[in-house]
Amino acid sequence: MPHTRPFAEVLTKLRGVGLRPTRQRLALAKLLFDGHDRHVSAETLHDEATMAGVAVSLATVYNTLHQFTSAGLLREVVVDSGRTYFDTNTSEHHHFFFEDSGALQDISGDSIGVANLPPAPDGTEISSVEVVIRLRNR
Amino acid sequence: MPHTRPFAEVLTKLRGVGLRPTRQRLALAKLLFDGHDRHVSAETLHDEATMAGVAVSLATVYNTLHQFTSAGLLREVVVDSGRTYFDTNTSEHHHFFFEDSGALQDISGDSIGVANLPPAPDGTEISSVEVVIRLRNR
DNA sequence: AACACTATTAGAATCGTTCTAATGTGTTGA
DNA sequence: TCAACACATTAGAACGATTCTAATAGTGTT
Repeated sequence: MPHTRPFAEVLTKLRGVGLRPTRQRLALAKLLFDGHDRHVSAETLHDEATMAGVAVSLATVYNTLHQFTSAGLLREVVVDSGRTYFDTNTSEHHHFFFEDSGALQDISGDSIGVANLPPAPDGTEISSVEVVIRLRNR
Repeated sequence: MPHTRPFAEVLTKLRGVGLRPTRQRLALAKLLFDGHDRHVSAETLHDEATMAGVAVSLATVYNTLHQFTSAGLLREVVVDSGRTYFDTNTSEHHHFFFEDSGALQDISGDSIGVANLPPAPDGTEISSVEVVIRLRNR
C-alpha cells in the first residue's frame, strides 16, 4: 500500500543506513520507495525527477543509486548489457525480462524453485542466484 | 577432444550456416571452436587473434561474433552490464560467474533444475531461461 | 562565524560497442 | 580465366551509458 507519510518514512530510511538526508536523496528516495516495486535505470529516474520538478544532476542520480545499493536499499539487476537496472525489491526473487520493450517484472522468490544447486567451487561462496526468463512477443 | 582437422571442420561449419569462409572468419572460428567450451568477449578474442598473428580489426570481431550468434554457433551470455560474453556452448546450461575475476564457468543443463516455471505472460513466449550463480571469493 | 567534511554539479573523459564510407575479397558464370 | 557483383573488412568517427574531475555548495560542530 502507498505510504501516507512519505517524508517521514523516507527520512527514517536514509537515517537508518547512515546517509545524510539531502534534498536530492530525499526526492529520489520518495520516487523510488513509493510503496510498490520498481525497476529503474539512472536515465529513467533522472527523467522522472526532472518531470517532478526536482533539479538533480545525472551524476547525483548515479551516485545515489549506487549508495542506496551498497546500503541494501536497492538491488542491481543484470539483464541487459549496456544498461543497468535497479530494483526496489531487495528480497529474494527472480525476473521476467521483456526483450522487446526492455521492461522487467518480478517473479516471487518462492513461485520458482531452483533445485540441485551445485556447490560453490573451492575458495568461493555463492553471492546470489539469479533466474532470468527472457520473453519475446508472440 | 581437440579436433584433428581444424581447417576442414571449421570450413564445413561456416559453409553449413551459409557464411563465406573468409580468412578472418576462418581464423576466428578456429580459435573459438577448438574442441572445448569457451567464453569470450570481443576484446579478448581480438587480443587472442592478434597474439596468434592474425590481423583482424575489432569491428570484424564484433561482426563475426554477432553473425556466429545469429547462425546458432554461439550464444550470448549476459552477466555483466557493460561487457558482452559469447559462449561456444550452445546447449541448454547455466553459469557460475566469478565476480572477482569476471570469469564464467558452465553448469551443465541437467545438474541444475528450475521447477515451477511460471507461465509466460499473455502475448509472450519464453525465449530462454538463464540461471546465473554469482560467486565471490571467500 | 569558522572550520572540516560531505554532497552536488557541469562537463570532460572513458569504455564498450556500433556506424560510416571507402577498400578489398570470394564466387559466379560467360 | 577473369570480369563483375555482392558481400566482407577496415580505420576511424560516432555513440550511449557510465565514471571521473575539479570546482562549488551545503551541513554540522565548535
